Amino acid sequence: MAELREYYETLRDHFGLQNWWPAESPFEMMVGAILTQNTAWTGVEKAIGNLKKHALLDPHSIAESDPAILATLIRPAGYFNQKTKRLRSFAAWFVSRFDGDVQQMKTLPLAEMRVELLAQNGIGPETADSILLYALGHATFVVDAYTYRVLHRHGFVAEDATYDEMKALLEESLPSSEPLFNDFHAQIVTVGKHFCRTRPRCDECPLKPLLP
DNA sequence: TGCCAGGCCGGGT
DNA sequence: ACCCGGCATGGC
Repeated sequence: MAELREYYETLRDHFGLQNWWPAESPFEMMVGAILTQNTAWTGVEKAIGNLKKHALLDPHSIAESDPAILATLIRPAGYFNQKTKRLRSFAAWFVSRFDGDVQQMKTLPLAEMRVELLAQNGIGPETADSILLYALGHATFVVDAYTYRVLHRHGFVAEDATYDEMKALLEESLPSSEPLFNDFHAQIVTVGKHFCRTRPRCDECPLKPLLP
């Protein structure tokens, strides 16, 4: 079986460096991480656009926003009632705990920050790790549905693999490098969107030569 | 037209 | 400690 490093290099050579996350600011990244939960990214883009258009894309504005208005704006991202509550509580926590300042968040060690993030309602393992990696620049690997499909498809993990199991495999198989974890996860999402969805198109996948 | 998308929570076993 | 239903819009 090929090494994970080969998979990464094959993907990077095929798609080029991805330079994620697609956001103009760390706070926009964190909002996007919540909005994209089990939802297509196209809807998230519309929701983010609506927030920008109404000058709501900052922690204080969201924390103090009218829930009914916020819900209307993020409607294209689905689950808008849940996500309205999650965005408002997250923004309020971000303001009260870190004064709405990402630089203050960065002063906490990775492990402590992860525990605090997971304690927030609506922040699970993937959202927490996404924020740690893409908003705060910590070397932590993000596992998602695409990661599972790719790893399982290529025989790296069993069908019942857990989040923590896949995260540990990746972090133990690769040098602990923030730029590497950043781009590798981005590459997995890119290849996943094109070739490794629920209905896969493995014939045209650039990873095909590495199939077991 | 039904199936699916870059999860997470809360209640039940 | 797992398992499962619920959450919702929009694209194909």
